[in-house]
Amino acid sequence: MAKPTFLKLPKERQQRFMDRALREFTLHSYDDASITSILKDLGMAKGSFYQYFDNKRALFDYLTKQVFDTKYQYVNEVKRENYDSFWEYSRAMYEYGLGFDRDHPLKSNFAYCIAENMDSPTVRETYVNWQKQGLETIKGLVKKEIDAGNFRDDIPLDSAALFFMNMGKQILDQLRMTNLKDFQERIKAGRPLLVDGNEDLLFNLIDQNFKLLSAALDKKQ
Amino acid sequence: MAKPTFLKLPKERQQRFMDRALREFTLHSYDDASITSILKDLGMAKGSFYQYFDNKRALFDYLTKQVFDTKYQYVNEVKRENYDSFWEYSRAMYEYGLGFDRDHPLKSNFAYCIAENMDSPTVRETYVNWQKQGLETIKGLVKKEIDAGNFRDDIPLDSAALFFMNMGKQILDQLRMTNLKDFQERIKAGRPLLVDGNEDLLFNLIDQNFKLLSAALDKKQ
DNA sequence: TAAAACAATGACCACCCAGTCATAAATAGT
DNA sequence: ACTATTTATGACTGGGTGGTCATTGTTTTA
Repeated sequence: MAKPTFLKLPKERQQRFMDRALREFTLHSYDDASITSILKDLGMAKGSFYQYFDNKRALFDYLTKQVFDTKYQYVNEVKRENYDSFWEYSRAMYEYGLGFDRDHPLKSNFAYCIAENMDSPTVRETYVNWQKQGLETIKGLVKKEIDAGNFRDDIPLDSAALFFMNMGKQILDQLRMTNLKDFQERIKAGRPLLVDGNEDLLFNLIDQNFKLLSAALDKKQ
Repeated sequence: MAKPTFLKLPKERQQRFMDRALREFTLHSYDDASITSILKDLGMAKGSFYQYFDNKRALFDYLTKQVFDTKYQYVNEVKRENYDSFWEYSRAMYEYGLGFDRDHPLKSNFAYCIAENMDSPTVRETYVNWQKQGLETIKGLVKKEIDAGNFRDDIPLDSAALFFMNMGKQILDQLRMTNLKDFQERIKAGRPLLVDGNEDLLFNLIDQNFKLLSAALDKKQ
């Protein structure tokens, strides 16, 4: 999706461009994001961009892939076998997600914005595909719990997986609704959304949500 | 939000404009929606629009309010006291929601699109406010069930209400993922999203989701 | 029928955009 | 040192945008 010219660039120049581009698509919808504005800010020529990417869409897709790949690296470090219950395992995944947010705030903000209402019909399909892929992964996890006898075996798998997946968004919603302004300021400033020394609040919410979902999914003793 | 000039217009002319405008904001993000394009299609002069509305944003806000008000009328017909359980009551609300979709497909599509990822940061706050209002309503409903002894009294109210509210979106997700193309075509054609003679599938999904949520919320006997 | 109120018009402004391309600069290869 | 390849440039195209305003048509009122 990125042309070789871009990939051969000095890492620092790549990074500089990526960071600014991530911010553009974080602060604006796809349609309203402006290549011109990115280039103006960086003092780059219009032509340079089109040596790096075929077009606006190629850039967006490249950014999206980079972001999800990076996030995946974090979450993928968490192994089910190291945890007694599904819920402890999930909690650990959230902790690692926090690590992603801490280490890559720009990517984290980007992911949040395209996941949470901010993308446009033009790129909708791209996001839906990432979502589908994520859902399949989660369905696999839930299925394993059922097979292991930890979850009820009469739950509708799709619905259960979706409830779990959406819980992530939902927790962000809850944080946002209690503290909207702060949230938007963080995005504007390019600071981590979640890591701010008050992670207790977040994990309280996580536990509350887990409590509900585990009541729905766990096999009764 | 609409100027008197617009409100005094013959109903038919109003309707014609509203319909085309709804479609514009349904098919494009706020930023990419084009007033010019609406006017060109309707053969209206640029100046006329600005006799009707102060600006683009005023139009969007007016449309949004019209849509939610209309939907509210439908859902509001359903009274809790006419149903034995919360879940039967909720099911009826979905049925009336279907009526809204049938009678006002353009408004229904608009509501779907701004609720489901399609709006832009520019109008984010508007939508968040509608969401907040909806959540408060649902919190009230859940609270009543707790007080009446139908729901567990140890559930986290906010999380429970959000799970319930998001379930609506989630069901649409499930329909979309199983049948993406069809869904988009319906929006393009301005046809109802849900009412198509196959409502069985929808109500199966509703029941599946209810099954999970009721396991989480209902007081154990 | 004359006047006053209201409604419709479209040329025009200033601005922004994605994308092109011929040229110039820089680097690598010999 | 000279060439060949790669990278950077920015004026330019063709198109779009939201919004303005002086003017013309059309109703209502008296």
